[in-house]
Amino acid sequence: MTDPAESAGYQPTAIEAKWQVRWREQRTNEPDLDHATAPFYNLMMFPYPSAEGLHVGNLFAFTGADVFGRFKRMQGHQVFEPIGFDAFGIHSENHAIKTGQHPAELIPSNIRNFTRQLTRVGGMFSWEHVLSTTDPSYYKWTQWVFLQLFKRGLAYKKKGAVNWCPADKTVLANEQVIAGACERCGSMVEQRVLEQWYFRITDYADRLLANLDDPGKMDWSPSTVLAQKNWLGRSEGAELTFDVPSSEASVRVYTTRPDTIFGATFMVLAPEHPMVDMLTTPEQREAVATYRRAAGAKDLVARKTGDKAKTGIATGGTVINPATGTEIPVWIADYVLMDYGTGAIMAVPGHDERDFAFAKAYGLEIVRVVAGPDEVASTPLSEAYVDNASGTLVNSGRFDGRPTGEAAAEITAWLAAEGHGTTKVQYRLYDWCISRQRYWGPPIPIIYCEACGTVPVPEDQLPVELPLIEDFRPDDSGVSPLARHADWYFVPCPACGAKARRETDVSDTFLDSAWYFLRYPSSERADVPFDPVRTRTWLPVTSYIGGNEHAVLHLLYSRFITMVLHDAGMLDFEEPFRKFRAHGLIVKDGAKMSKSRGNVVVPDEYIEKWGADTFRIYLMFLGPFQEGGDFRDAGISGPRRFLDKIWDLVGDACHPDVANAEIHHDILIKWHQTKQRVTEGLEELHYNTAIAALMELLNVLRETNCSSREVVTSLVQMLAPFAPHFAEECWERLGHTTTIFDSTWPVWIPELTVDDTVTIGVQVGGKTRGTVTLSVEATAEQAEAAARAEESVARHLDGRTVRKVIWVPGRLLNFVVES
RNA sequence: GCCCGAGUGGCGGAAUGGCAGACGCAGCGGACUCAAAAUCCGCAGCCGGCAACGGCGUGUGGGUUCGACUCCCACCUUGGGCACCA
Repeated sequence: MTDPAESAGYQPTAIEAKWQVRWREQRTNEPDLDHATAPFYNLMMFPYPSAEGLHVGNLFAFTGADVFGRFKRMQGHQVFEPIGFDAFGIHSENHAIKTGQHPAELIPSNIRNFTRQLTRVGGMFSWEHVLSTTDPSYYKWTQWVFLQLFKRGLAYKKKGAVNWCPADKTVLANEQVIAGACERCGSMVEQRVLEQWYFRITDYADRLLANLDDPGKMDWSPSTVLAQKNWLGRSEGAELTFDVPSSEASVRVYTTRPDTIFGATFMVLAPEHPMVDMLTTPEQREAVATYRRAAGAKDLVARKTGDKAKTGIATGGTVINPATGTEIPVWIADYVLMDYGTGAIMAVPGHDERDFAFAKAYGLEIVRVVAGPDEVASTPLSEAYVDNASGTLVNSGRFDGRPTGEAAAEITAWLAAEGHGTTKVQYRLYDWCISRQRYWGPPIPIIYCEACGTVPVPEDQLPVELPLIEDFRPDDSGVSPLARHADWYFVPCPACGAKARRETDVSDTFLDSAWYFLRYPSSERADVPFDPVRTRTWLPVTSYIGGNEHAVLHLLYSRFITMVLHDAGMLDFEEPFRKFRAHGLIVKDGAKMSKSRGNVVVPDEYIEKWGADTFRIYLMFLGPFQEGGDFRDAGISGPRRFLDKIWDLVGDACHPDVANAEIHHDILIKWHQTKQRVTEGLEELHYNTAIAALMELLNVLRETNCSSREVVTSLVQMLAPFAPHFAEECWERLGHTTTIFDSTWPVWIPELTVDDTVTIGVQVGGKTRGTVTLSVEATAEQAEAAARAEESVARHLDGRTVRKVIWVPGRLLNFVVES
């Protein structure tokens, strides 16, 4: 160490600042989007720019994705790694209301802070393509997306019961209601009836489901696939028809258990069901009306929460069970939901828990039609027998004795032949309500005209700009604050020119984020939402890494919007994300970080103290990336010591006399093993073990006083994805003048990953009693001889009969002895 | 209630049928130092033993296997998701 600058040791602050400037000046992170031969679109979920700044959880996610992008670049891809800000929505608006600031002022200042932080951690971001969803040049195209759906009949307005948050004073999607409370503020949600815009995502349910199992289109984390499948909620059953006596009318029900129809002893309709009036007898009219009013007042969530006492009332009417031909009473009850199936059920109290509870409460007939393994037709039912896999039918006419599974198909076929039913596939998925009666979002581009009706804003008049108003607070009216601004609200009808009014709802934030990945590569273009050529080059997204909290919202909506644009002929793919990997969650003291818990860790001070590179390694070394971990700052000195030691080693490698010494055979083997382990670990996002492998190599080099320039150079390269500034500096010290990220990823020679001798364990009766070192080519006989010669082994074999010898080459030798 | 995931030293974790505890943190002993920090060398699962060595050991109980952290069954704990979906 003769250079005084080197003897000062590793100085992260200066080095990181130096490289951040150089990357920007030399446009190191800006791939040529028009001339890519091996494009790699490395996407991560863009953040919502909160006032608090990025927390450790964000940084964990971004660093993990960035490591992958840098790795892929060194493997020879042109990597496009864009970043942006998901800045519309209730979150920002509520914060603005609370602090008395206008979101239009708050958001730019938050974005500046986020930009500073994201730069500081050394993300390989293409800042020339940064976007914010609140920018009119972006939401112009969000509105355009709405119009594409509108044109195709996939956007419609419907009056209906919706989730209303009394604190946020807005409608929430079902997905935003968690256990009856508002996802944002925790207030209990109420039911309100409003006109809302919906997207027909249910039309796409079968495709959204089918593609999940198509490996040609999607390679996703299994947990995310499963979450989407559960959310789509496909079930197969039958739609059966029950005639109304002395009438042409009939009621349709959906059931997954047509095999139990002989036990359908009554029917239940949702209180809102359109046939309730027709089936209600005069004597019951008043009681039914009272019940319906009460159900209407109840909030949606209370109605949809299980384990509540069942309430209901008889309509006085009857329908005919098509299997038994008998008249059964019709009830209404709020445990039956209008928006699933047909809004009516055949109640089989013997074999459905809810129907059983209802029948017990109101004294209705319970009939057993399925007998379990040790049961007969007359075995009393103390609770519903719901198992549909191991019973046979009883009290079911000519189907008696049939197993339930087969009977379901047989009965459906029989009823179908009689004109009383069909098989039916049903989804749990709802249409997507995109209306928000709020201010901070893109106005829905629709105009209402007395003469022309609902008129879409012509595309050449987009964007419908969100006016800068001061009184953006929502009120109780259920109408957006925008309606209070006459000069914005009233416009000439685009079709006839008459005085018309604007739609005042803004769209859901999830619409902003459902297409942003299409915008990035063409974000500088004002004339198109996405350039067709660049889209063909860069999309679908090569790798998407993000949190599983978006498994069913953002990721499903993005897939839906992409499919719609594909069907419109604008995209040649229907799945936007070829590969998706869910990362884990960073928790603090065993709990998710949140402001209310007061356990949010702000990364800035750690980066200040230890440097961004040390912090990145620390986060990636914490545990498996896809599982997350508990944030404890106790261990952060380890990664820093690791870098300090490599810094010194690079110094040694710069001296020609030691650097070019021959590489000892053991080190050669370790080196190639490390290259393999690190490469394969990075590919699978096993960052913690990849770092451990680098540490092992470092330890070996230090123990053997080896500072081979070749080995040290590759060590620095393999470290580069984790510690980009540090690696650049070392790369420069090693005499290179271009960025390390344009260097070629080290390769290993498979033959050199195996040593010619190997140490194997020797067991006697399954217990390890010693080890022997052998040639890799040693035969079982040679191994056995060597093992028997080992004193510690011989001692345990003494006086015992060896029944068998298990030989696992390269691993172990086991003497099986008489017990 | 249903569906996923996870339980391994003082701590984070490694090993997915073959020498359990790699790597790191914290700890202990030593060197350097007036001293401390930093750094370097060494020790380190638990129990017994001066030691050689022996026994035990991956949430609990069973099972499969020559061999189980790993596979199977049951249970416990815990994290997450979905929940009157017919």
